[in-house]
Amino acid sequence: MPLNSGQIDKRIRAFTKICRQSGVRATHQRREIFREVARTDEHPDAETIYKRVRKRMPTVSLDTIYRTLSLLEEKGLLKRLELFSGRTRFDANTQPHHHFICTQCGLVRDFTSEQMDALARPNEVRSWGEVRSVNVQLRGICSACRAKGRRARAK
Amino acid sequence: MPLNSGQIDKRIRAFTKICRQSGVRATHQRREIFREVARTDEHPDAETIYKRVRKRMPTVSLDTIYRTLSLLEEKGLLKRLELFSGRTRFDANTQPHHHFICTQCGLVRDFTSEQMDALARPNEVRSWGEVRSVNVQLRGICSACRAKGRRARAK
DNA sequence: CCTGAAATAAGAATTATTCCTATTTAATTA
DNA sequence: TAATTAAATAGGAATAATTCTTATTTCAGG
Ligand SMILES: [Mn+2]
Ligand SMILES: [Mn+2]
Ligand SMILES: [Zn+2]
Ligand SMILES: [Zn+2]
Repeated sequence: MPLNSGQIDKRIRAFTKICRQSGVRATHQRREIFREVARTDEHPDAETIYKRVRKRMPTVSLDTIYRTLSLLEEKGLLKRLELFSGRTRFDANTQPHHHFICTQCGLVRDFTSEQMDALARPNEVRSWGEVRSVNVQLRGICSACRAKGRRARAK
Repeated sequence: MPLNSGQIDKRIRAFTKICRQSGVRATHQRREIFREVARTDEHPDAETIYKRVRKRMPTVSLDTIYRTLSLLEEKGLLKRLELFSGRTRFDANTQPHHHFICTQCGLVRDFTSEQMDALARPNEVRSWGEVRSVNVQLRGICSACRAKGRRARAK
């Protein structure tokens, strides 16, 4: 499910614009880190981004990865997902959307649903506070993992 | 929103039964740790449970807390929630339900919704794998935090 | 080309969680 | 009840993800 390059370009332009507007420097490191998240829909974690960016910038530090990801989140250019214990994952899709999550291999896929976006929130919820976002997580087992499981059992 | 003691008792009975059935020892530690999660709906983290259990069992170790929580999860007596980075939280409500989450203070509240449980999953999702659970997260700001924010701004 | 503020690299520190192992405990049996 | 023994625990060490500290580098403006 590769992103089309139009979408990637759009994200990169948003990055450039936001940097200029908010007066933060669009450094080489920041550009490469953002590009690496923006070019994929696989919701990578910090370590994965680090490894990929290092291919083209061998001296980049892991700390810069984390600092930059936090900055980008703060500027609204990406979202942080806490789906599993241990590793935070990052999402350059800032449109409201939902996730299918494979609990076996960690696959995360985006989908949208008007029905889910339009969910009526129960009255009790209204009394607890103000809802800012609705996120639906469908957890299960992806096709690849299911096939792998079948093969293992067949032995 | 305190739990009624009937519900707590029901959970404790489930614990006792599961331990006997699956041949794990119902130790003093396990009973106290489970009771501490079962008696509240605030979705505590391991550290919080540790502090509370220690009041009555001062020698309990943090490792036992973690080991026991994992065991209880494995036996289906509680669920693990990864809502924020850093700390895992635990939920003795094993019925399907959804959550309102305050992103400021970490408040988590349960609610149920037939509409949400009945959500149709898009076709594309069906092709990705098999969905085992549906979880809706409503993120926002709770009333207490909003009031606190207003007071701070008023100064 | 300077200058100063912002950003980075590298490694230390912190935090949550898991691992190791000597000791204790609970269930079973005599 | 006492002895047996596998399971469980306590306490401290280890690990993994993330954040902090600080000396050095970079970049924008003058
Ligand atoms: Mn996404
Ligand atoms: Mn819950
Ligand atoms: Zn999978
Ligand atoms: Zn709050």
